[in-house]
Amino acid sequence: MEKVFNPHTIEGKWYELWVKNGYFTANNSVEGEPFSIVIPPPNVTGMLHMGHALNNTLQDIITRYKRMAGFNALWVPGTDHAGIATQNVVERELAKEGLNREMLGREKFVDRVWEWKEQSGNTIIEQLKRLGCSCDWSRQRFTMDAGLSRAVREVFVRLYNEGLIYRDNYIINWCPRCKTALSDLEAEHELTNGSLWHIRYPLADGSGHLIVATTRPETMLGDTAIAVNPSDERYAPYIGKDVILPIVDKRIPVIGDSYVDVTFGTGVLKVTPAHDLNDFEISKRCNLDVVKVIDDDGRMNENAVHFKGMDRFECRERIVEELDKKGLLEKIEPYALGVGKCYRCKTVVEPSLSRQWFLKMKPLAEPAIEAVRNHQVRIIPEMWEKTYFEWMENIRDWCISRQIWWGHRLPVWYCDRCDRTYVSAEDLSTCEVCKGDLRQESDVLDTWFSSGLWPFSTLGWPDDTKDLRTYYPTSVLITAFDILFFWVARMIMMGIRFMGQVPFREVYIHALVRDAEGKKMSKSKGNVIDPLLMIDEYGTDAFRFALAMLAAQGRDILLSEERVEGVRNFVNKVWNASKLSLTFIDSGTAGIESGKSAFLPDRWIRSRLQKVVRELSESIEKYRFNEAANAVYSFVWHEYCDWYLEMVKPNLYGKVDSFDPSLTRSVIHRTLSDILKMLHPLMPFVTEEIYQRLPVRESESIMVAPFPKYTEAEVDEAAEQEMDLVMGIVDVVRNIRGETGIAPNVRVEAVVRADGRASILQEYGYYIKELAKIEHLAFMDGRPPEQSAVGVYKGIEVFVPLKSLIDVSKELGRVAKELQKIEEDSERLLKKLNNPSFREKAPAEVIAKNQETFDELMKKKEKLVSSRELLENLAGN
RNA sequence: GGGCGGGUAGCUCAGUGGGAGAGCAUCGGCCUUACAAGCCGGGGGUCGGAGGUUCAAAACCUCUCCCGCCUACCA
Repeated sequence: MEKVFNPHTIEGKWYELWVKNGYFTANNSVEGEPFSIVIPPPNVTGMLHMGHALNNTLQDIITRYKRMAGFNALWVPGTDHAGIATQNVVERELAKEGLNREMLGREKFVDRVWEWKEQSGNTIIEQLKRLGCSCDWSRQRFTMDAGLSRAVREVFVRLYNEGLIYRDNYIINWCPRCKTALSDLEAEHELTNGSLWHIRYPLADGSGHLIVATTRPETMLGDTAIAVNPSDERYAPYIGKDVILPIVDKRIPVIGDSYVDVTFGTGVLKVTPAHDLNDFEISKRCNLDVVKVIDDDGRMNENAVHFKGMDRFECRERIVEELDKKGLLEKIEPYALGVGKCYRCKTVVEPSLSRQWFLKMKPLAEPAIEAVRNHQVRIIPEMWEKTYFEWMENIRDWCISRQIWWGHRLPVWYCDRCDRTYVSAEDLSTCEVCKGDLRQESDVLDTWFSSGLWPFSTLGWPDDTKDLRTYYPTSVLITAFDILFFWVARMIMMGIRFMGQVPFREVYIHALVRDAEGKKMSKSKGNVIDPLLMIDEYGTDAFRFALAMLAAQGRDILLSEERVEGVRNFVNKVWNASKLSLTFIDSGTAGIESGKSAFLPDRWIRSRLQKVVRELSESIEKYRFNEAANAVYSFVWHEYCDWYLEMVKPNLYGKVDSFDPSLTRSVIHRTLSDILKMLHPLMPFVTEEIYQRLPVRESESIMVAPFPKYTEAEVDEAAEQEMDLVMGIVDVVRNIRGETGIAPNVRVEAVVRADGRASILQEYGYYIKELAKIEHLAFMDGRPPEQSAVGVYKGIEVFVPLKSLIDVSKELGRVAKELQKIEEDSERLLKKLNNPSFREKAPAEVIAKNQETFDELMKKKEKLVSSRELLENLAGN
């Protein structure tokens, strides 16, 4: 085996083997409790970023763990067609060729997108494979597959027939660049510094003017009224009068509406029904005209008088200029407002009246709220429940139609001859009534409409399939919070509506990955860490393990390259520890389990392993990935490597023959195998590589080996306590050596006074000597040797005769420092113990524990004081 | 406007009522044949601030100061 582990030579090899042997493929008729996850489908346009890497690493950890633990595990992979995003990508490609989609026409354009999808759409899938994801690729889905498209139509038709889908004129967010409507969620509000322009609207009777405050002066061209609050004494008398709309030079009424906030601006509101949601609501209440002034491309239209054809933002400036010139601009105030931007292209969206398709959400939301409230769906961490409720309780109808070409075309047909509308899961061509030709709705559905069906559409719905019966509801959904509303909430609603059951039992919401400074990673900031570069540089195992270690609940993950490097070192440690372990084992050492080793380190490591197995399993089950990773990290490095492997060497190298080495070899065999299996979900590749080198294995691949189970019979509290003493004594000697500057290659003398607890230390004296570099280890009960440094562990004293080995003043300093610490600690404890209310009210075991600690400190102090006297004499001589 | 999260060692973070922890960084000593991507040892924190509850608070309550996020139909 190489001295340094090289991940790149092995990763591809094992992944291929796993696929070839079908380990990822779930069998829906096999025994075992089902465990299923559906992947949050990445966009087909996607390139693996840190968010994907974390998300999929966590899913893979839990899937591999469950699979090894005996579950019938299924992880369904797939991709999302990502309507607007994908269309934009292909349009950019066309632009390079001097083309645009209109030039191609709808059909050819869609063909072109499919072509693109076939060529490039698999990039992210290949990247997931490099991450080691154990997805069932035989069940890979795409939101525009025939099957999933059928599910989309079925859902649309049913919702329409139930009256939940309707078509209406309403204010929606319009992206002038993507030229489509967006849902409320797709408009991201960003606090922006703007202005509040105060504009004079002259009264038609010439008796003065009213001042209106607005952040979007260009929309005034579409004003059809101005409104005041009827309870506002300042303005109530004006209600019913007319004002002259400046520039347009048109009479519009002053109306009263209680919506107007008397405290905002001037208390006078301009009403632009076509470009503002509230104004539109007012217009319906008051029966006002609706005048659109901004076109679908963000330019002013024919209603904008001489501004026709001008860009909306330029128009804003020109209008302000013109108003100013006419003396109608009262003042300009700086004002910060939330500006909506398209989540795909960041263009400022225009609220605009438009005829769109909507889905009524309230009836869907109610059972979905209930499901979370009564924990049919458990959201973890729980704090996200509040956010979920907050949004769901105030949910508004969802604009589901998009004016793009790439996506699921609405299954709606119109007869232009007799003006009928048909909604059907099957394609239609002829009007049943007038036999005229039918025209299919040109709009497509919001991408999130199809992803909302993902947990059951991927399993075969609307057919009643074995997969659905076996794996639905899925066990858990693992995702980041940024798509809680976009996706998670909608899946819960749709799952309950169409399956009659929640889509998943648990939702684990993990953090966002940020850079080392805590900033959101983005291309424009240039702080993006490319996961594939991390994999290239440090290996997949190190990268995955690092993500897991950082994945604490409820906090963002700040990833730095150094962190991954540190874990790379751990992977190498595992590699080297395995290399050594493998030299101790052979095909004969596997089966010897009946003869329980009496060798303390053997008993100890097996006992410790049980506890770590339990901790690891519990942590993964609770999605505490950082705790899982940390537990196994410190066990492997600091217990197995630092103590256990060091301690078995003398025995196995034949330096002492007090214990049967074949039993120890057997323990190493089992323990190494268990460690590999424990690590496998976290670092799949290196563990497989080493597993394959075991002389005897339980299975062809570690992937399908049984996960270690907590075994009570191997728990050995006595061994843990005895080992604790041995390690404690070694630590004391090492500490004296380190602190007093004894060179590592110098062997020292040591004397232990253990007050009757010497036997275990005597028994393992040879090992203590090896670990602490002691030449002679003596045990005594009487007077301590003179001229010695002393250390105490749990009341056992260790003397290291100084002779000429050490610097006396240094040692005095060390003792003084330790005494001071004892002084501080014991003082605090004493105060507590002497407190009558503490003695009265604290639980007995807490009092006992404190007392015990105090007694120990006192003992230690006594010993150090005598040691100090000794040293002082020595210094005096 | 409403809501949420965070402020613990130089850095990144664990730690939800009883002796302040980890990784990295740092300092000192070691090429001890599994591993220098390593080994051994050390230093370093009045747990954002104030008050309160309690025998006991980093943790619970109140207030307060910073930082971040989500959400919203105040033009």
